[in-house]
Amino acid sequence: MTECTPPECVVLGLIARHGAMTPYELKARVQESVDYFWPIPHAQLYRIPARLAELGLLQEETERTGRRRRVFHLTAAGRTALKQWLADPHAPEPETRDPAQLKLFFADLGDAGDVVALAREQAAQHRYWLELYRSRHAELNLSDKVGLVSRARILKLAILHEQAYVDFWESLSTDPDPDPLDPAGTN
Amino acid sequence: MTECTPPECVVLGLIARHGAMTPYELKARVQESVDYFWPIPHAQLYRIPARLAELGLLQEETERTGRRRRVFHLTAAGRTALKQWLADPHAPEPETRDPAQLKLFFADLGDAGDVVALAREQAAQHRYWLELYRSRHAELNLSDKVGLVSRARILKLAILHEQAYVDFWESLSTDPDPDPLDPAGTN
DNA sequence: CTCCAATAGTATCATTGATACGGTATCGAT
DNA sequence: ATCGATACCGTATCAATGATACTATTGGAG
Repeated sequence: MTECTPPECVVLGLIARHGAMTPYELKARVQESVDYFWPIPHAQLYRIPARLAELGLLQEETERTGRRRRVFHLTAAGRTALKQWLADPHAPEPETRDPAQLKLFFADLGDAGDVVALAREQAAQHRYWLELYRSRHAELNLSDKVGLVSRARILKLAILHEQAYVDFWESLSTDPDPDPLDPAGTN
Repeated sequence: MTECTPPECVVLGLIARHGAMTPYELKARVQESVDYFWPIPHAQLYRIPARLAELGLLQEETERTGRRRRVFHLTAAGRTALKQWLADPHAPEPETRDPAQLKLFFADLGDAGDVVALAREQAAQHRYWLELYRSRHAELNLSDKVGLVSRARILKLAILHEQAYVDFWESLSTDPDPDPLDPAGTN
């Protein structure tokens, strides 16, 4: 039995945490939780549960009332698959894809002012996200018992990351040409 | 004329920087440069230049000697497309996909020791990458004139990021249960 | 001259991402 | 009661992608 892919685990995990759900509800749960560090397009949230049901990790049941939506339950096999995934401390490396970094990397092929404009824009963007994550963190409170600790931890990392971005782009926008070999700020 | 996608721009950019290339050479260039912040599977490096040639941004020429490989040249249109991309300070937001963060997020559904094991493993991994990027930065020297500054800048950001990861996972592995609402380290 | 490793490229196929489209419930206003 | 607006809910489609397996060429080493 081959391991689940990350998005599959998201589905399993959310259903394990919040109980049986329709794909539509999944969509909402994803948006309010993992979306910003693991986006999943909504069409996938219909395909993935179907596949997991084939594998016996979820069980599909059709509502009898009104709209007859498809509700997916976690099975015993699903729970053990999830636990197994969680118990394995190994994880593939993170992949970051940042178009701005690409532009920076090729900046020498463009015009002189491009870097500063890019840096300013990026600094502003990342300041915005930094504030967003900070305020989300501040809004956490003990009443959302489910996943409070998880949320807090993940936000902390997001904040550290955004801080790094802000530092980087701000310093680039104020001083675009330091000695490239100077290791300042790299230790 | 619709804008190029990021991987297309990578191809344009590398050819602009290093001159005409075969897909195979592209593969090597990608590996030594953008690979760690914008991986491109090698099969793509055969498909993308072909598409760019259709669009008139590259021009294909077949070697006359030996293996008759397909060499791709930058056209004038290609250069302006590249410049145009670089001149636009706007860039889509970065996407980070980190399976370890996912495991952390769902950690409450697993066993108690899982988090620490995960954190230790991740801390080790990221310490490794941090050192890798630091040493690559240290190895930069003025003789590789092409793209020196770009390389240095990108490495600086990578180092900041890895530093953030290391801080995060190390603190989690030594103190897995701080007050989740305590904003320490988040300002 | 032949065999190996490195080089170079192609083929295949399920999975994605993006987006457009099609139905259904709900509720207030007429 | 019914009309229409608005949210709710799901499917369909299609090209692009990722992963991997496979084929072919070449240049030495022995």
